[in-house]
Amino acid sequence: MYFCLMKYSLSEENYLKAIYHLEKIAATGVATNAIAEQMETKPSSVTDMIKRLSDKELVNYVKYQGVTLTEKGKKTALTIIRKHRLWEVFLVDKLNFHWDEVHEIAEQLEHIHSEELITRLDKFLGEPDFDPHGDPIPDKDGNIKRTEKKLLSDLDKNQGGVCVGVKESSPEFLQYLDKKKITIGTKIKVLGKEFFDGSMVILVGKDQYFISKKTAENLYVQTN
Amino acid sequence: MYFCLMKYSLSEENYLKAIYHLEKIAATGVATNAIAEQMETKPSSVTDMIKRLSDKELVNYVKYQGVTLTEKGKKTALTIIRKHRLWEVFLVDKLNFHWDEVHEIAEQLEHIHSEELITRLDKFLGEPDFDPHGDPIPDKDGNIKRTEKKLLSDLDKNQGGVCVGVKESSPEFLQYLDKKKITIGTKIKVLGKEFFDGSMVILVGKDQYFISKKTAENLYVQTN
DNA sequence: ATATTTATTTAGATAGACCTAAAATATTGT
DNA sequence: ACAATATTTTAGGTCTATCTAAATAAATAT
Repeated sequence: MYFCLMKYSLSEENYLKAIYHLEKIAATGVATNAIAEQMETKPSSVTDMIKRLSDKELVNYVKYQGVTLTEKGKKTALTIIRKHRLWEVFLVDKLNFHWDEVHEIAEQLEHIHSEELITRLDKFLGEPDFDPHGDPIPDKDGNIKRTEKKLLSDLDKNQGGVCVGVKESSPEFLQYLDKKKITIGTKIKVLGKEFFDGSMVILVGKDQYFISKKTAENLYVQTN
Repeated sequence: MYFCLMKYSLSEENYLKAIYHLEKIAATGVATNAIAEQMETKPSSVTDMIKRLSDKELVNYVKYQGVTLTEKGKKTALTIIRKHRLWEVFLVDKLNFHWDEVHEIAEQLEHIHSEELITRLDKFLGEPDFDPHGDPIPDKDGNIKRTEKKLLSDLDKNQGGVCVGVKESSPEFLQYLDKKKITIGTKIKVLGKEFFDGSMVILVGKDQYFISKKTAENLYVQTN
């Protein structure tokens, strides 16, 4: 398949992105309802759009059986994700935005159509492999660099690692991490782990913190 | 009037921009047909949109009498123009685009909604006063720094000046200027001027060029 | 001054992207 | 197995932003 430089609408691009993300966690085809929830629309609107995406061969669709992205759809989704993450790097590295402020703006910037722009932006930023939340940036062909990482919640007592990403990247969670001086690159050691509720006591620098299971399940660490 | 952070649609913003530019050269209200031509749409579509803009108090509209921007409309147009020109500076200064390549991309980037983004971008770029074509960048309140500049065609024989802008900025014209090594900041001296057709012989560096009236009428120079 | 031309507006359609309400299909619980 | 529940789709409507064709108003030319 050669590169397709067709442009899609803002809405179509957002659906492709949503389906891409949902497909990663759904074993079977992505459910209409799931897309509706993610997109904050009604299931009937989703059905409408899915038909249009199916006509454009971006998704495989069989009534009542959910959707999956075609190769073309996946590639398109990945270029949008690439753009989103590169712009996030720009916003943080160059404009000094904080990591909890960039999502919304990148959400708009990701829809700017210009391959040359992204090529140059990528170079300008030093061809980064990860965005400010530790998420991998697909290359121009949609390849993602896979890394060994696990959830902090999977570490045992006395194990340590380096924070390499966050699973959830809501401003609230990111600001919570800031208060604990945790960011990408921060060394974390598990001092204690409670089996009852999954909570932990961790060491960050010289400080000890109590964190909930939920927090531990949203922090990616790399153990060496 | 306090700052209005209402967001307008892409289409609305483009109409405002078009009307702003047309208003500068039209003595009376801007004609429906003129807008239609500028926007590459049909006059009936323009009438439709004008009504919507009028409802939102962005333009003054009286049937059959053309439109003018209200203060609110002018302010909105100026923030879009500000964004456009700042992004052009970014594309040229930071991403090394050439001045004839940036218009289309800036045309998209100008619609990104985030005041903070523009504030930071402005700072990042060193708070420039002019875009890569020499057009002034309005400040955040819409004030434009007026400069003394005249058309090259208004200079007389033996007068000289510094190129400070282009009136037309089509890729074709810009590329033509490149071939003559003329860009913003280039010193130009009029060696000869033909009254018959307005053509000129000019000195650029050590080279002499013959240029047409049309070219001379699209180059702004500052004489000191 | 009036007929012709040009500009502008209205009326009625269409397409995209959404909605609500109702119908059809799947899933589930007993 | 089948009734109850949940999911998905269809049908029909709205709003924005366009269009074409027809009607109306303004400008112009003789």
